[in-house]
Amino acid sequence: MSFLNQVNLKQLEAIKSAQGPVIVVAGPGSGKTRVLTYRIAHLINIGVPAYQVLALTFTNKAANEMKERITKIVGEKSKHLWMGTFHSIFARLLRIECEKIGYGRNFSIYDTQDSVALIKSIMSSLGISTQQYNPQAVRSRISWAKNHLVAPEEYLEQATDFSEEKTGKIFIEYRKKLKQNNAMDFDDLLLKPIELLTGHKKILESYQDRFRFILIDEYQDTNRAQYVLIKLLADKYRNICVVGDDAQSIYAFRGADIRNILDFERDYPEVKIIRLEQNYRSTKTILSAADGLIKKNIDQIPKNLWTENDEGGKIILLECEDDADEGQSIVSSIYTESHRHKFQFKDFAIMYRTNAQSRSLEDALRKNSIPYTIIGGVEFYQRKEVKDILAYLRVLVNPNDDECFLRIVNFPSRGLGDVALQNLKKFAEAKSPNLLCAAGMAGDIGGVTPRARTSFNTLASLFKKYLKLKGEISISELARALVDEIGILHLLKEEGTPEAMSRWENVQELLSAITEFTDKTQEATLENFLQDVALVSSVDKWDDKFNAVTLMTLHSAKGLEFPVVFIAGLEEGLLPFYNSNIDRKDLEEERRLFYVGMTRAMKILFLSHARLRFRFGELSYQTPSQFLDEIDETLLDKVKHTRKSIPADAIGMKISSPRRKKIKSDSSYFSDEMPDYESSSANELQMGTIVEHDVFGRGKVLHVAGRGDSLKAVIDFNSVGRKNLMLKYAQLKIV
DNA sequence: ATTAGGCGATTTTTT
DNA sequence: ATCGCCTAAT
Repeated sequence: MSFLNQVNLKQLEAIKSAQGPVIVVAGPGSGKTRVLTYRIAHLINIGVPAYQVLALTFTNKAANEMKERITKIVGEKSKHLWMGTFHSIFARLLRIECEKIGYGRNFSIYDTQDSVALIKSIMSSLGISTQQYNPQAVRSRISWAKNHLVAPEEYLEQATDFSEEKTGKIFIEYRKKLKQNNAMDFDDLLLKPIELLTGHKKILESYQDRFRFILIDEYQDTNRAQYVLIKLLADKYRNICVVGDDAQSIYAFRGADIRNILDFERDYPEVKIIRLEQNYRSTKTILSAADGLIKKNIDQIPKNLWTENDEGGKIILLECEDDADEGQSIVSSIYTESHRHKFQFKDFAIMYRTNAQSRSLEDALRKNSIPYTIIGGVEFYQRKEVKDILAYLRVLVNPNDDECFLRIVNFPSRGLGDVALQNLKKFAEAKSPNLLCAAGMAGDIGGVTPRARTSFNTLASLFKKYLKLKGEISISELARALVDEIGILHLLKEEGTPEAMSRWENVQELLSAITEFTDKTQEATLENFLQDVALVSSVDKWDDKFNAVTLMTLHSAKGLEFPVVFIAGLEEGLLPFYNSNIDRKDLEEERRLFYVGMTRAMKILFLSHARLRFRFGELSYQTPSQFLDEIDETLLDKVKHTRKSIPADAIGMKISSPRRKKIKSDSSYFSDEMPDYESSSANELQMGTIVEHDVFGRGKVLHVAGRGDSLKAVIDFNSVGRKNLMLKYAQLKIV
């Protein structure tokens, strides 16, 4: 067991305490992933069958990486290990068992957008104004209630004001509709297993016997429902190991509950507590600045973090004029550091509080031809055209899904409006199990125009045809045929605008994604594809092999590390974020969020703030974040940056003392002249060039045509074959 | 009855 | 960028 030589004593203890409950309090960079990986490998090595191990991680990406490492140590024995996020693991379990609680195995999974759409339609049928009551707010209240295991009736009973009462009524209807649509929202993926296990003793026992060893990563971010679920499963054998750090708890807004750590000690009094306090990631400077900051929080478990790493350089604070200037100054620093220390682009990460901040940063990176990737933001699978095509597929899988049906009933336009749909709904309520079925009986619906009648019938027979085809051809063929038949690509091409072309590309990309899934998945069913799509997180999709600067929110940064980290927008109102009064607890969560960001940095940490920034559509004056005052001054170097149109030396850079000389001597520190990085724009594409596409992977250029914005190339991709791409939209990298 | 097009408001963080 | 809401046109 040579791998056990590579850990310190505390880590070893955490790895080897196989029996009984264990809490590992793991500071940032303390080798927590290593502990989890080795712990599982150790379990398997001492003879525990892998199928008896259940490991819950925060992202699927982390799960896959850990699983790979485990397989390297123990080999094929790891095959039947269940490892993944709470949501994907329990979705998998529900696919097997959900019939026992009255759901069909083909149930749909609703994302937040789907839930809001359903809530909107419920509100309008209950005659509740969506102006007066924000459907998003209603959704988050309902979600809060579900995460805290409050049933709709109970919620309604406890309502203290008019608006809560309304929410309660919507909640009751919402639950009913979900069931009727054979659909579950994200919260249901945790609640329904609880319902299943508490209601069926035999099933509970079989899963308790199956999952004898349970591990949970990022335990500080689990909510009440997750806690109850795990308590049920672990109750018999009590071999449960949770790993977390209260200082990194940043998901209270979605129900993460600090009580889970405290109650753990109450529920398992025999618990063994192990602290991992040695940091292997960051420099002494970064660790000590972060540690000093987090000590301002009242709510915390005291820790004694330390590192044997180098002192490292000071933390650099870039003081900027506005958001564009902030971007420019970060880009300049990337340039300087990458030359000074031979960093690659992928060694840099830029983090921020809100997704909206990415725009000005992207502008600066693009202007200087620095390749970048964004984690999160407006996601591919959230794009309207993509969701529309997916909605067709979802109805094929689950014809009871009225919400999805409504999404596409008039897409592409079939001349069906509000009135026709009201009639259809009314008819369906009395005479049909779902809207699709009702559309097939259009002849019997009263008050509908002949045009609408025809449209309903055509749509119904389209689905009839593909429902039959579904069992006969592969899902990639099915999707392609369906997309052809509804003619969406054709329509977009005809439209011809840049927006339409980008939509056209997205539809193509979706088809390619389905093809790729078909090729590399053993059980390539539509059900499985849709489930994957519903449950991938933005971090899961991130390709860390790609040599590019990574942009992401501080929330997405959890669990990651980079040699150089920039945290942008350290301004009051933004970080800490507030729009109205925030209380101490909220402020402390913001502080933890900043702490998470700081502790992602291995070698160099940059912070930045701007004096002026566009917020909510107007230019506003920003004051530096109070958190900056909480960082030990001796660890900080302030660097003023001004508008790039003014040469830096003309106005005199103000740089606080000890580092001044060093920076001044480096004349290129604020240089606006960027070196010629290999441009990511495709102007120099020639036949035979090997390029890389975000989705299609590597390919060879066969032909180039057009000029300017309409420059196109035929590329033979290794994975998906020939594609004709508009270079303006296809982000190609020359390899 | 339905659709297209214009306009304004909206963005905290996410499975 | 997307959504809801308005108006004018069909």
